[in-house]
Amino acid sequence: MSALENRGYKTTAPKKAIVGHLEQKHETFTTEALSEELPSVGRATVYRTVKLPLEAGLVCEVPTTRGARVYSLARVGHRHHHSVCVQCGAVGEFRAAIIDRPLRAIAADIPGQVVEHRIELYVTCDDCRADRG
Amino acid sequence: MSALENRGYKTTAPKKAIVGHLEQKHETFTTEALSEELPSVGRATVYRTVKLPLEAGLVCEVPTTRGARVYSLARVGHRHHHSVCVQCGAVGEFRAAIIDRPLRAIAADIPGQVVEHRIELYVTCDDCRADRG
DNA sequence: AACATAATGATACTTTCTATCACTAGAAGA
DNA sequence: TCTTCTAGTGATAGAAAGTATCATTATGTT
Repeated sequence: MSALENRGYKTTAPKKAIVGHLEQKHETFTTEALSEELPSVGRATVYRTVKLPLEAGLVCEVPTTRGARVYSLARVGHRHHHSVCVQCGAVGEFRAAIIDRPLRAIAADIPGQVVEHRIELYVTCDDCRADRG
Repeated sequence: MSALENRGYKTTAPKKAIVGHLEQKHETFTTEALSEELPSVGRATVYRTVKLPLEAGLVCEVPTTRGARVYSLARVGHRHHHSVCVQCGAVGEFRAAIIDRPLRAIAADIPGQVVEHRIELYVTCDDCRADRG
């Protein structure tokens, strides 16, 4: 909340509820989920209010290929990526510290300032390979 | 079109129109734009049909933060990844050959057989940085 | 040529998000 | 503390993007 004060916004009960709730978050979230978790706050207000920490840089929006917008807290730490089975959709996690260095080299080469990255590995998982024989 | 033949699809006029039009494309595009550029083909058919080259790997979907889905041609021998501005959604392309070796090391470590990978870089593009001052 | 079936396209619907607007409630000054 | 100005709220209607339905049409095979 403190990061949003002195930005010209009024400190209201809905804003306190939303920002306070955000601070408990450890994963990505959608606005719809946020709204369901905060029944005391109107949907429209939730949709409006998540944009304040977004503009303040406390929260970032995760690009996706479908469905609702996904946000995540901007604080860095415990970075992991996902593998997705192209047949059954099973999701796994992995860490990829060794690509950090080559990634920095790439980041230096492209225009703009890289703020985040994501690696997705599409796999045929062991179960699905077994099913195929 | 030839890449889509022998996949069990019937060769129809709408499919020829859509795929033929795609082959002229040099940049990213949205389904809606495609539909407007092909008034002779119904909207529903365009939305359905773009998924065929997507599944065939001729076209890939670009993760974005807002608006309509964005596709781009996946030109053969031209593997590329995308950078997306987290503020304005502008999409850029980059190549990342140097990442292939560390990625193979990661692939060897995780269960399942890796069939594909994707790297997304989230950036603040130069325009948006300029806007902020 | 006829047939079985995949494909089409009009339309209705779903989902996700935004605009509107009457009303409420911060916060600054009297 | 009271008043006043205005930003904020939330119900609701609407927009935007995509999907499902289904009667009709076209393809490719027999």
